[in-house]
Amino acid sequence: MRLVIAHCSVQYTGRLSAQLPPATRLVMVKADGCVAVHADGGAYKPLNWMNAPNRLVEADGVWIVTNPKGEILTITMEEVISDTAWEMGPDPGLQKDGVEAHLQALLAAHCDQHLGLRLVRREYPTDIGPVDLLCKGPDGVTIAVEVKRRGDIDGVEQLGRYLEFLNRDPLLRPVRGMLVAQSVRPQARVLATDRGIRWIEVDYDLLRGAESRDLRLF
Amino acid sequence: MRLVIAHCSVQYTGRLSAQLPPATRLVMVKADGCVAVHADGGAYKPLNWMNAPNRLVEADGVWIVTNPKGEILTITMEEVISDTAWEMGPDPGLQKDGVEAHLQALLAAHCDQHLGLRLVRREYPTDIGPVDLLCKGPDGVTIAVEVKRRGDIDGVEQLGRYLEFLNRDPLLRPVRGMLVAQSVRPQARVLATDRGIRWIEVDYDLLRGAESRDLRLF
DNA sequence: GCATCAATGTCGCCT
DNA sequence: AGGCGACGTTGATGC
Repeated sequence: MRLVIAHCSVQYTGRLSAQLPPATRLVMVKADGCVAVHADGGAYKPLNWMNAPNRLVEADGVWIVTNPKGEILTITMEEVISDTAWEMGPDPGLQKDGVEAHLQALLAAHCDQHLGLRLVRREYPTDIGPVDLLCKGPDGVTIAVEVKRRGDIDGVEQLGRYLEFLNRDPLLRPVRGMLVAQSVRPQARVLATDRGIRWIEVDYDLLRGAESRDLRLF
Repeated sequence: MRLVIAHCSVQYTGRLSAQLPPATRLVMVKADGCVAVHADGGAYKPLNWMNAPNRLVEADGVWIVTNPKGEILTITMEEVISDTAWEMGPDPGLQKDGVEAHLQALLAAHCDQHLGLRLVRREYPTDIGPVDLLCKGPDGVTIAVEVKRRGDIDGVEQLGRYLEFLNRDPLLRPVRGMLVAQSVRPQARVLATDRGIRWIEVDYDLLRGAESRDLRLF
């Protein structure tokens, strides 16, 4: 990884045009060739960047980075304050825990408890993709459950499409929908209600709590 | 801006849990206090981070970064290879040109010229969000225009939802749809046509050209 | 401060 | 390689 501290100006032309007036910044070049220009503030997003794969040409204090898509990043180095490079080797990578898949797993395991439903199948396949949970309600009616961390309009549409296909199956019909999320946005509530889809908010920590309590019983 | 090259391991607990095994990485601390841990590859996104506002406590080779939301980032420094700091001052910031807002503004200003429509209102509100442009066609029919940089299936769906709601208003009905974008993807074309939604591609440079020509007249 | 929406989104999975 | 969906999305804007 190469780190350059420099007074520089930057120009990007590609999917849009953007430019940076001269100022002191950090230019980071990673081993895969990607280039990022960071200011001394503003979260982790760089001001300008060019991802790999690309080609960096350096001449007369001007860096020109181009990629196969025809995007161009030009960095004009007015004064280089520091220029260092470090060998890091490959990174073992990030381990994550607590994403949507976990939410779905917890809900599947405690469907009756949290949703008042009986689980028929997880990832029930349809022609346009798998439904997160297929359940039966107390009245025996089939219910397709879509699990999201955040319930958004997209999720309602997605569930709507599943329902459309599921309801073509005479063995399942009628199928109703339920959107389950840690929070359901107001607009998604409106659309869901409009489409006859129920929505519920669940608390991930509560689910996890219930899970560990259950585990302790064994 | 402080740059630390170190062999370190990282743990994050907050909206999810994530951990990084020991390896050599860059730890970046910006003037606003935000912390980012970068590997030597993988675009511009850091492996782990903690945005401002936060509090960084450094003791015995362990950095503990906490924020008001209760998230915790722990960096265990096994070996510090380099630790430097640079004064950069404030950044003048990025100037962008060619984002959706510009496109919408240009189209709104020259609706008749580029779309053959008369503008009724920008950002016309519905229960599920605002329509970019509400216009009237030469025949007096109301037309909802959705503006995108790229016309994708999502945009067609979005416009479809607006139309569904707009067409419930007896004062507006019938409302037709038009998708305007710099480029409309093949799948979006098919879906739009299927839904009776017109689509048009516009050239941003041409729009801007027309704009500056108009300006020169005054 | 919350809700909403765009983004040079990025990233990972799957076909 | 392209489509699709999640993301600790981030960032900006309007209310």
